[in-house]
Amino acid sequence: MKLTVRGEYALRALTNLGRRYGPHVVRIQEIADEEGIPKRFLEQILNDLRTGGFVESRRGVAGGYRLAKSPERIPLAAVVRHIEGALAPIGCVSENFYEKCNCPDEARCALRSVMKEVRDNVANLMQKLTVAELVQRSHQLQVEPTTSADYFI
Amino acid sequence: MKLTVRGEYALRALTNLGRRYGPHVVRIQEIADEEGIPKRFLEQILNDLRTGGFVESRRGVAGGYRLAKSPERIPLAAVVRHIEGALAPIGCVSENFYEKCNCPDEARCALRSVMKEVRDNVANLMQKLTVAELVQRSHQLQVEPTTSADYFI
DNA sequence: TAAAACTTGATTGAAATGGTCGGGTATAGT
DNA sequence: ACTATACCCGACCATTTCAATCAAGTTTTA
Repeated sequence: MKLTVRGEYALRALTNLGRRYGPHVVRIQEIADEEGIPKRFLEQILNDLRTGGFVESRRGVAGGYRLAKSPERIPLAAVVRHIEGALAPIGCVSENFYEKCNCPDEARCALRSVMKEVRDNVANLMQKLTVAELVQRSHQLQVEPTTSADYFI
Repeated sequence: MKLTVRGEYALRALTNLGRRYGPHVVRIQEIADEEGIPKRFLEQILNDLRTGGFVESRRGVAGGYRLAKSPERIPLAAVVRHIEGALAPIGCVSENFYEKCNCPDEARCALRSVMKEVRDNVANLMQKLTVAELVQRSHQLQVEPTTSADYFI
């Protein structure tokens, strides 16, 4: 049920770009330094995010990356799907990456039925959560790093 | 975000044993045949489920496996945790398999904050879903294999 | 035209995944 | 007691995935 490091880096990079959202462009090296991501690896990931339409790039000496859309129009579900593949816990309940499973009859597979519920839950939540939300929390946490649970008088 | 085949097999095997829940014991071979799981592999998995306290075994010529608890006392969350590890999408938000993540300051990590929400969501849902639910749906689907969405007059 | 920065594809080492194999141990039935 | 059956245990293996690096482009600005 885990995200790969690749997916994590992708989300961190998007958050970084989201915080600086605007017409200008940010160098890979800069993002890599700030987020502690190996530059060569991040290069790969940002390129992948570009083919996915999440970011756009500018080449050459003043080049770099920026978000291709406004942060609130980038749901985490879409990003994870593009970088990692299915959100669904098993292939046979995936909407976007369906693959046949081992059971003899899918329509009567109890596991499928239950896992579909898990999938829908995760997909709905991650569809609502956007890069904008990441940016907002990032700003919020900078001033107020305590969690509500730790917060009392 | 995917379950491994191992985890899927574990849940299928538990469903099978759940359907036959009782004092008697079921042979590995029988489960393997019914669920289409390689016997040697299933052997390994059931053994693992045993050390996790989900099933118990009887050795010898009349040996086999049965559930160690009643189906409604086996939440899928516990099974997946034992077989696969963390439910959390990233290690730093896992309650049971915590591991430090790459960000400089966890308390101010926006990704962590968001992923905790995803984790809690999945964990809560899979805690409520039990083997009993799998068994019930399994019976239900045997008579009525259409989904509610396909069902109309 | 040189330097900076993205682009593309290949490569690599380590770990995880999905099994398999061989022999061990317990137990029911004869 | 013996034997067949079925679980127990640990090692092994082939393939794929992961995380990361490298080399050699191409584009653009100064």
